Amino acid sequence: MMKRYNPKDIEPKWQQQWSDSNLYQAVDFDKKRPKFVMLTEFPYPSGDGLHLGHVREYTLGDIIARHKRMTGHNVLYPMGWDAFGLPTENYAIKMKVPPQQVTKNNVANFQEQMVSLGLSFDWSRTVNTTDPSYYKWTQWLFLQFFKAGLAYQDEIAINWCPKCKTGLANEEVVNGKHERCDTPVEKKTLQQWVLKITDYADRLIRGLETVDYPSRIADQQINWIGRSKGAELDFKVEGHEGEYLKVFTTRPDTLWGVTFMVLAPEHPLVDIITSSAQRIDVDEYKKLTQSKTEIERQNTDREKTGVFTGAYAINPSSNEKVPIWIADYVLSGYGTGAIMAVPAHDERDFEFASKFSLPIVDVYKKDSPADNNFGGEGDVINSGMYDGMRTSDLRERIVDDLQQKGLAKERINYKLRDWIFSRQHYWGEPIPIIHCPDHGAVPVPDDQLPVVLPEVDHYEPTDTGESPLAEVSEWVNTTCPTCDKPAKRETDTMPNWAGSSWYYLRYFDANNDTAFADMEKLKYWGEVDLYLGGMEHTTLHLLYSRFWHQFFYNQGLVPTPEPYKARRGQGIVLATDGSKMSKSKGNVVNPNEIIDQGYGADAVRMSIAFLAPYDQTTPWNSEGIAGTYRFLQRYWTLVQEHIDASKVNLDDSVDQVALKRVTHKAIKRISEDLHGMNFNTAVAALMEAVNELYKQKIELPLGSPAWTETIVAFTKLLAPYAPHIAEEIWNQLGQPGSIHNSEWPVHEDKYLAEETTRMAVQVNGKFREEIVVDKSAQESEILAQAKSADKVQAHIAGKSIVREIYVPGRLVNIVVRD
RNA sequence: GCCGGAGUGGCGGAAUUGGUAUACGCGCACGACUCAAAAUCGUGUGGAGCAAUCCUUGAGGGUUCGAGUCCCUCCUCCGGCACCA
Repeated sequence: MMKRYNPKDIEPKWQQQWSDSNLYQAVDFDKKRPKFVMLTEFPYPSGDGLHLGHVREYTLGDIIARHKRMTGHNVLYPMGWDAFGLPTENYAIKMKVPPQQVTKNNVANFQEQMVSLGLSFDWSRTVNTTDPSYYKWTQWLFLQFFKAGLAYQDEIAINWCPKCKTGLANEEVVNGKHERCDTPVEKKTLQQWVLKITDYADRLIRGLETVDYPSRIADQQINWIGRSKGAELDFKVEGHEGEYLKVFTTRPDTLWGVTFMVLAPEHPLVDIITSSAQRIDVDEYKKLTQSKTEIERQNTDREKTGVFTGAYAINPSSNEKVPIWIADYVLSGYGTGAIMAVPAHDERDFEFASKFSLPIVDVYKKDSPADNNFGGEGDVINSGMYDGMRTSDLRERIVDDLQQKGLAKERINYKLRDWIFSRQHYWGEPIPIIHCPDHGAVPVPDDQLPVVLPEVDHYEPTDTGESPLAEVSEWVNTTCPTCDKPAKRETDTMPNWAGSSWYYLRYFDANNDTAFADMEKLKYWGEVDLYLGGMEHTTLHLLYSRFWHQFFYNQGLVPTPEPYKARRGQGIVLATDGSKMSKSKGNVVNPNEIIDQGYGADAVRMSIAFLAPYDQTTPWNSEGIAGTYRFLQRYWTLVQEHIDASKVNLDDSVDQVALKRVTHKAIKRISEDLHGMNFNTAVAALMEAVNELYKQKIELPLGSPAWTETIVAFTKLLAPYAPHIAEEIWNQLGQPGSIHNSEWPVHEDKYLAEETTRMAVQVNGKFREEIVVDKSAQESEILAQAKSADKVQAHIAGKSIVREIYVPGRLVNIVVRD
């Protein structure tokens, strides 16, 4: 009696078996096999459980990991928990449970869901960023930045989320709103810990040339870093001896076109140079600027505003006197916070000059006068001795000339800002610093790490800009490690990007308590061979962790200059109607519900692989799951029929060429698709092959050893996608061990050859008929055969043949004329 | 505005990189099995036409024996950045 395909009978059984036998554990220092580190981003274990985005990422990673194991690699495919963060904290506040407990529950739930999907993670290497034995090393690594001068404190105006009551990094602000809660951010001046990522700006760009990232990811990072090459020019301020107004410009060649200067309202020189007559206006404008939100300030449609300071600057080249204004279209955080305004050749300056009736002087004739865009190159005019030069030549010349007078230097500017690292929240790693009245900020000595997050009664953020830890006086009050006098602990915590900036390194040596990881293990595993993750992390986690890693490399802490050899970003899974899945819309698809409906994990895995190319955003097809389930069932049925037949039919005298051809064709296609990460077409190829096998069984009865051979090979091809059914069939066929440790099949060209080929025949490039030609046929024979085909005859009769094109194995094109 | 990516049946998507457009799957229709339904199996399925045939890869032009694929001019959608001097 044939057994029906029921995933519930086989999936939990094999999951248990794999776990009991530690099937997926990676081996440190394995010299026999090449190593392969396969990484998918570790999740934030939310209370909602896994969503389809996770399933896509981890399943596709799992398919690669399983395939790599079968091709003889020592595969490290780990998983962990990025568990610090606001949602847990908010839940803890609401439900009055410790976040530690919430995290524990959520982690257990996530892990259970992952196991039920048949993901082959090596659970012996799990990391949890909230575990003191893990964040001990996050703190230790932070102190390396501090000791190297790359972590510093500064009183600066930062992005502040009034809802979450915390400071934010630039990367966390999207369109003027906090990316997590969509609240418009405000500016707030606070004493902050800052990491000097700008020191690595160039290095972060250059490093991209040494790694395999898709251009959309590399370009986005380059864009974000925003390198621009120009010059810093010094303008004297009239009546203020010794004060220089420094500006950054990419177009020093337009210097003679400067008709006014603009400072950001926050610029420190403003108070010094403002004339008494203008002081009231200036102060009022500064106040007005402060009251605006980031969204208001970023709105480029807004009319330009500004006020005159009453002061004048001297153009270092023309010695002309120009008025100094302040305006909020000049940003205090970029360049020097001041610009030279060239209204003739800059759109913003033009708008400003037009509004306030300031002069506009052209300093070059544009190459294409019809083109009224600002920018571009041309022949210089109105620039004294420089007239007649090309703008592109003057650009360097004028800087050289001024440099001799000490009034200019070449300068590179970046849009990238230093990384605001302080968070005024409870649920994060305490920053391991002690503030001593005599010694300032003193690092907590290594032997006192970790600085454990103290247990508190309430986790609510405060309005004061201080974290709730500030109220835990027995924790805050300590002694200075240097002088033993009373001192206070730093009460800010780290952002949730801290733990995730180095977690992959911990997988190489997850349980080490004397170092963040052993150097020999770091050297063995090296870098991450392939890292899958979301596109939304491109200028957040991915950039941050490259920065950390590059710093570690400079410090001799890691053996490789870059963390990730190759990166791929997967597309978002949308709801069936093409909208974004969200809890508020109630259109979130829960993967475990699909499994529980009876389709099973294998069908879910195949369905998600089949959906679309991995990097493409695509809607979830809730009915598509039936297709992959049907496919698995169809294959299962074929195998069961074969097993039943093999008990009576062992006749193997029949011709097997066709069977071998189907098998080897599938091996070739599916192996190639896996290398190219074309999971969707690989699944299509599996389906096509099974359709073929169904045709073959009519000619060649099931039950023979040739069929066993075919099914063994084909089941291996299926194993990365549908690991449970593959293991079950493997077992039923009496094969030794686990299929997931078996050897991936290799195709042989000799089985692919066919005696005949189909060729298309075109007339004037238009398809007319397909002919079947003998493999050994010569060009002349094929052309003759093509011309004699009925449909072809109908189109060439009575016309003269001008040309005959013959593409071996593909087509014939007859070009005719009336 | 700048930087990426994409437009192919009713739907998700294929197309050996310039060579038979619509593979594979979903859906739909018809048939078989069934008292019936589901499941399963089989057949069909881009559009127009009885047919021969014609049309069809966002629009228009070009190169070519031949274009979904290459070039030019547009349009639309998605992602990122955005008063960055």
